[in-house]
Amino acid sequence: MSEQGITVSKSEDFSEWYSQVLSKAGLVDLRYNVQGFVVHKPWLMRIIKAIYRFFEEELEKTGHEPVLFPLVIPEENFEKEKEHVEGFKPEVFWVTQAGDEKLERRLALRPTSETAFYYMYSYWIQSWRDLPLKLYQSVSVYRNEKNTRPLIRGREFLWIEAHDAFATHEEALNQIREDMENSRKVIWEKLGIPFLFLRRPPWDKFSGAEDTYAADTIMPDGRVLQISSTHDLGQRFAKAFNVTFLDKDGKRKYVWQTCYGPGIWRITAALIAIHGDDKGLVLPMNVAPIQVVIVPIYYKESDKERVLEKCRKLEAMIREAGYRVYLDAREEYTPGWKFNDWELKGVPVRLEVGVREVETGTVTVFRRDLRVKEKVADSELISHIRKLENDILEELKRRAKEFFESRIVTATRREEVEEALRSGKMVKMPFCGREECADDLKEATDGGKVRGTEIDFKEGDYGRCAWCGAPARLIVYVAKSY
RNA sequence: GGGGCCGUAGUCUAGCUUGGUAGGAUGCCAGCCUGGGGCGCUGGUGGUCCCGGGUUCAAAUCCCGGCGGCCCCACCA
Repeated sequence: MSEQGITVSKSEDFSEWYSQVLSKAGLVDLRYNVQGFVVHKPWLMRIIKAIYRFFEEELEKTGHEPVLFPLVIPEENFEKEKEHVEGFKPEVFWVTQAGDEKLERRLALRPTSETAFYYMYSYWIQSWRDLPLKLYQSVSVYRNEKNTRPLIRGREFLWIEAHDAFATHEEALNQIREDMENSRKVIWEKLGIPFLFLRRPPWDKFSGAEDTYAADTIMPDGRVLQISSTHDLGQRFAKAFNVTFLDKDGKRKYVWQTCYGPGIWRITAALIAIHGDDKGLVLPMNVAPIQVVIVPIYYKESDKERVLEKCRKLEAMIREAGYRVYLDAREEYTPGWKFNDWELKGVPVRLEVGVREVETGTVTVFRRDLRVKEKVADSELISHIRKLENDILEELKRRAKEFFESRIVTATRREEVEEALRSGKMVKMPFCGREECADDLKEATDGGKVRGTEIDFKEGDYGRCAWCGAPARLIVYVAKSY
């Protein structure tokens, strides 16, 4: 039998739970016949658009402007930065033919757009007066991934990429702080997704970057997910693309660049995974496509009109107050069916209105996050909803933070590291800093990866490496990842 | 790239071993009945059994090839 609801528990079988929520809550349709390419349904797109809007607002507040660059990048651009090509080449899709004609030079579908942006930056940047240049685009990118998972690893996925150019390295480094703050404001404050902002080890940098910083969150199965990244590109691309300016001192200089990429797909995946429960999605008000749903309940035809009349009044009042409200007056479904369905879809607030409510001048208000009902007087409904807007987000943040913190443990010995990784934890530990040690750890623990150090971390003497016992120079976080 | 599993109405699936009229549930449509936690009844609708070839009187079923999907390993800024 094809169940309409979620049939597994999130804590027991996260992978299956996640697949079921995506399909059953009407977020995606995975029947499209190309692996790794996902059909995004309206419920998902509305959530994604809300998340995009938050990031775009923050970016524009800090001086970024929107642009749209071409999807295709000629091979000659792509080849200019050696390390960049080597890193991305294995997963680039190429356009090689148009109609029956073979193209003289093949075109890459952007896997990321440095080589499109910076080609133009060499034209646009001439003077110190042109700096800083801060542009972003909200687009999909293309990578031929082998193991795909909807919203987590795709061959086509949605993100924002902000490409900034500065006169000095110092300004570029400040930009990385600003990017981190941007992530904090949106990912944590608005969406309630906790994360660590880490500086990646040298062997795990973006291809072509001097340094990579990234936000890692922890999924319910304990694996970490990189949800945004910021790269200090130094002057490497500036040199490859000849992006120079005449400074105040009359000297021609290369610009310093950064690139910030909040992974909208993955942030959405984290939102679904972290806040969801065994009944389905749980959405904060600020991204919910429908914030308040009204379900009318009547037994007799004679009660129908007075119940519906009250529902319509409430609907108008709530809409007037600025909320996205939907009166579910469909007659082909029972109230019980609707309760389950809207919970599956994660609508934060449900109002139940029947004869009882009509006669007492009240509304039964159901909170999706706590799954509790309470009676509220009609006259206090709007202020109650306003309060819930904040309360629900705070509750989601509280739970998410509690989970996140419970998943990070410290270790100083090899056995502790092994045990922690086995039980799905992220490990904070002293580390020697050697790539060979990280490789050995990864192999021995079936995938435990050194994710990096905290951004303000200073190297020093931290005793012995928890893995190999050599003198430790760093404190790092280690976890299995997606 | 290596290994494994699997393709039957929108969905989940029976049938395949042992070749012989494709069956059920759910969904969808119509009508009734209902409604405070996924109601019930009646009727109807919906199939290139992934594609191509082979064997056979006869193929969803057996054989070969292809395509597609899923899982594990490797890879993964």
